[in-house]
Amino acid sequence: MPELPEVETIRLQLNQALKGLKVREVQVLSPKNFIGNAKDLIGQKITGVERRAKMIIIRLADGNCLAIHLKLTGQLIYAARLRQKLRRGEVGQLPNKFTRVIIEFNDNSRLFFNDLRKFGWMRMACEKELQTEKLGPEANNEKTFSLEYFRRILSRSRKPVKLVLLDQEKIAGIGNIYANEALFLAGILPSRPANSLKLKEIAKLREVIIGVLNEAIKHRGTSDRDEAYRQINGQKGSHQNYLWVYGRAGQKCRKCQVVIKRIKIGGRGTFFCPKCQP
DNA sequence: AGGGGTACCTGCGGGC
DNA sequence: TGCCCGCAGGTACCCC
Repeated sequence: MPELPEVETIRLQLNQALKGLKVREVQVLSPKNFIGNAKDLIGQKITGVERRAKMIIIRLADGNCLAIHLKLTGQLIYAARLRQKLRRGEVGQLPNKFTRVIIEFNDNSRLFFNDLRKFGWMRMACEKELQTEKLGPEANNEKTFSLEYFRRILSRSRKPVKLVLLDQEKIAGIGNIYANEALFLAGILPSRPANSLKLKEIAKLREVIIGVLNEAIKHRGTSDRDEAYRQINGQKGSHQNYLWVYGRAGQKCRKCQVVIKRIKIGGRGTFFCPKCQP
């Protein structure tokens, strides 16, 4: 699922839901998806929920944190009054066969970490460990993701521009959906060598990256496939209704009616309009 | 250093 | 129906 807009949506909602709660119990159903000692969570108070790149950071009162990466198919579903919700059909069955960790709070509410493919993880971490992550500026931050910075990193690479957008050490938060969408909105072919972009194209690309990420946050993320991203109440986001090219191979371009093509770049599905992205 | 390929997992849909 | 293949929103690791 989750790229910056999806993770940010989850962060906002978790921050609202969890702040001030105390952890009463933790059930680790799949040990490979929990790194560190889950018992260290018990009794801890949640002071806030932050995000760094595609990671969610749950801050704890003792100064440590629970870091979470959802990778491709991770979900965080939060439920208070679970029995009522199940009876009314407001949420799907919980826990389900993909539930890997359950965190119970002092008010009887629960956080379910579901992950079909088991790539995601929860990890006990301290501040020092978080700072060692090699991550570029946040892709939606107009100040730190500056035009000057963007121009510099693009000029230093001959790789396809799409691969630079996906490189978290250079820019943090963009994934396959929004890399494809931003390149369409900027009218740039994904395979263009990064250092071949003109200053005007670089400025446009930066603008549409920030724009599309903010739009997707407003739409509470993209929920294209069944087993992937959900908001913390289990509902889908709606940005899948606004996609221009991602997942639309063989369909007509919404701007010019030419058929959207799919190729592979860096082993990943890459979608573009041959006419709008010459 | 940089680029390509593979691995981690599970499920689904399409073609034969 | 069954089997095999390719595909999936991410990243780490290996090798040249």
